[in-house]
Amino acid sequence: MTRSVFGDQRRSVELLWGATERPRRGPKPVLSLERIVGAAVAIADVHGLDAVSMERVAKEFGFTTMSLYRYVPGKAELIDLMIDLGLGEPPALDASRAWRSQLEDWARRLHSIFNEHPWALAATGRLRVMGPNELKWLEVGLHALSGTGLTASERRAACLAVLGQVRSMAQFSVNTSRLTGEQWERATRALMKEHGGAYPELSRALAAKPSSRRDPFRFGLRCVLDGIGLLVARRSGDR
Amino acid sequence: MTRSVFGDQRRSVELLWGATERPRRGPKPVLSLERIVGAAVAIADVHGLDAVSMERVAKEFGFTTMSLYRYVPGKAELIDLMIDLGLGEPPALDASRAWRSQLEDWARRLHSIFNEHPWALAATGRLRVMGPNELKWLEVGLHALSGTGLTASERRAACLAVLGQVRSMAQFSVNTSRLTGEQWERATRALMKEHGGAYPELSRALAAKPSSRRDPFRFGLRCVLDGIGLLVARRSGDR
DNA sequence: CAGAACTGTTTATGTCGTACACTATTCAGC
DNA sequence: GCTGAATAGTGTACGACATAAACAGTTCTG
Repeated sequence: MTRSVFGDQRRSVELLWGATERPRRGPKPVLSLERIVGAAVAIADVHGLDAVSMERVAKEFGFTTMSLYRYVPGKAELIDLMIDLGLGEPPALDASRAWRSQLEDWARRLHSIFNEHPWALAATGRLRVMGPNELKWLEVGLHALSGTGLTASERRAACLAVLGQVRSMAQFSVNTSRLTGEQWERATRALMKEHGGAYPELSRALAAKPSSRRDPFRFGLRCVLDGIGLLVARRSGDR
Repeated sequence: MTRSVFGDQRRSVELLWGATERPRRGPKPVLSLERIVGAAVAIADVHGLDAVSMERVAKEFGFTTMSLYRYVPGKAELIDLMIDLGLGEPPALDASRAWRSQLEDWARRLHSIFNEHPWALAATGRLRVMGPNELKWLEVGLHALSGTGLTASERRAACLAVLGQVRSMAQFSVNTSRLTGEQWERATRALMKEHGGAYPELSRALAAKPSSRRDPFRFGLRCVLDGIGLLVARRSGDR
């Protein structure tokens, strides 16, 4: 029976957060959790998340499929670990700068991580146990807002809003940058040519090329930051 | 061999956009594309996208798995159709109101659709052929911005920014509202209790309950709209 | 040194998507 | 009406995949 996509929460917590003490008896393990997760990430980076099968990862080491189950309880947990490894340790933001440039920096870096690991977007779309790196990213983002007069609840919402924008724009950028993006664009253009009459606004919007591919990202991010800025300004005016 | 997750683009286009002329010979089909897609949507709504297997959908009608392949070329195309059916026809926005309340309305309705069909978030995360309804949603959203002085390119970026925020907040709201959300919260709280010291900002943010579950949505949306508002104001000042 | 604990392998099971061949049905054209 | 082509639904088969269970070889503890 295939286990739930959510995996076993406890196992994930143990693997992500627990101290994995080495057993004393038995043969020394040849593989390691780190190597396995690393190989899985490498496969996903190049061939997509669907290409990550237990068999494929195991073969990367010349091992059998089942050998992986000595290190990982199941595939769901492997993916949880991939996410945390893929995110990596967040950078320390320059605390001397204003909250806005800090958050901009944070967003930009996160955006490029989602571009390096396109599978991470889909993988993080589930409810799951978050790992140390993932939480550290949130911590750093929240910290950038600590100087503002926003309440803790507002800071959280603001951080989530920025994160959402980053995710959404990364999705867009991943889709359009992939090889398949060309075919897609061709198909969409053909569609517009045939049915464009019913979608006048959309036709105009698609016809207008953005000045650069990064434009939608900058635009969306700027909107969110502007919006947060308004609230910050109001809060400091309140005093 | 399993076909690519992207499916056959041409077939999707045909099914979503083409005129499906009835063949003249052969037995009359008992099922129909609409009934099949409808059943698939119903299953996904209740049991999630993973529960939608060809077998399960077919059994809904007491038919065999393979019978579906007389109507749909494959599962990927079925999901493309599910998306367009799930989205449904977009509402006409009240053109007498300002762009902002129109977009707010648009976002709210889209948000509730993603809540009714939680699977749609994951399903729309791929590059795919968009259907008539999906394009109509974009058309309506863009139309709300047509009165502003924004360029076509800006309107597109603005619409995408709002859409991104809606998707992101829907993801959040779907995750926290599901039954599993409780377990998750418990696990996260336990995690914070143990490792919270390393995440001071995060601890504060999680401790602060938002006044309502809808708050993060309203907040993020307001930020984006405020940001767009600034640009709109600047554009009208330019004249 | 005996056996407990552990690693990696072998084998097997169930689910899933879908290719292919077969049967039964319906209509177009003679 | 009769015949054959086009079509709907079925039965069977295959390969990919996750994973359970039993097994064999290895290493350390008592």
